[in-house]
Amino acid sequence: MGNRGRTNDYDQIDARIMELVQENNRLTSDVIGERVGLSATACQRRLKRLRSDGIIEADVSIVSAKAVGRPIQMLVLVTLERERIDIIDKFKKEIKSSAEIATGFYITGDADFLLYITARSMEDYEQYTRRFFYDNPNIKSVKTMVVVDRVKAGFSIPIDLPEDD
Amino acid sequence: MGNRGRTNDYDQIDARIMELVQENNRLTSDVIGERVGLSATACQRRLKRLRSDGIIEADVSIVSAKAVGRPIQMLVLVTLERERIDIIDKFKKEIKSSAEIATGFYITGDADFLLYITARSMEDYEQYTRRFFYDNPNIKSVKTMVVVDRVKAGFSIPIDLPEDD
DNA sequence: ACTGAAAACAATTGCGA
DNA sequence: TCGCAATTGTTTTCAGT
Repeated sequence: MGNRGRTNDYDQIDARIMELVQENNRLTSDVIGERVGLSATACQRRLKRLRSDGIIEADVSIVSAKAVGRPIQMLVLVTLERERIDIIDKFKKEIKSSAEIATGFYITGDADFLLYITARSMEDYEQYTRRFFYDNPNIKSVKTMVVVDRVKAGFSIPIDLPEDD
Repeated sequence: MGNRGRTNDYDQIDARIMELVQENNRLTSDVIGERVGLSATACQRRLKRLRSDGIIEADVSIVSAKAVGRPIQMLVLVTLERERIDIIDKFKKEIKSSAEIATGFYITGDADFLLYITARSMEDYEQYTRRFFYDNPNIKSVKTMVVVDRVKAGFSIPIDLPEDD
């Protein structure tokens, strides 16, 4: 009763497991099981479910931008000329197909998009922005912030007790 | 000659492997080997080296913020009162120890830091900002941008031919 | 530095509770 | 949903090229 068709739910043990694999997803289920007080099998079943339910969205390796010759990292606030759905959607597609953009956010507030861009050098970056931003008539303004330092390693979010939401 | 003691280098096959595991690090070495034209064993040795050399920094699961009850995501530009090393370092530590902050960047430009914050609700977020920002005398200004949409899934960076850098 | 086979290890599946 | 045991699959090691 009261179930609204939602199957993707998780309990406190799942939460603990996610905290672990958010830091390191190469931990063996044995180790995970040890830490959460469950058998390896149970942990694996839980992980499998979390993945197929989309609670765990992806499993990825993080590559060091510096180590692969991209020491320049920029955060770029982009404002479009007009906030029209079709223009926004077009810009989203352009973001997706641009390798230089590691990630992008569609936002509300001072700007419309925030982009995280890596480049091999300042010249590269400038050349890229000319191509990508300047030649784009839908873009009103661009504000670049140079990343000096990434303060937190990963991208972990806190996972607290699930609620019936 | 000209070698400054750097051993961490990678070749084009490594680059191809990294492209793959940046998307999905649970691919078996067998599959990776197939795609790059190498035996599974060779791929695994390469991955091991890439990891121990720090070219691959980490291997993590990406958890859906929405699915774990944190539908509110914010990007926050923070400007400190004064750009003094000790104040900056102190703020970095505060970022590190705050679970709500998924990641943070120390930047130059319009602000000093950009933070990515998740929250269970708007009230939660407001309460958090009061505690974290308002009560902090070193903070001059805070500008919040609401994340409507994340445009790109992961955090992949392009990996092109390595150079002697 | 690669391949391929064997050994070691981890994940998955089936079953009884 | 769990744990255990058996199976399947993956990674690691080792010898050979």
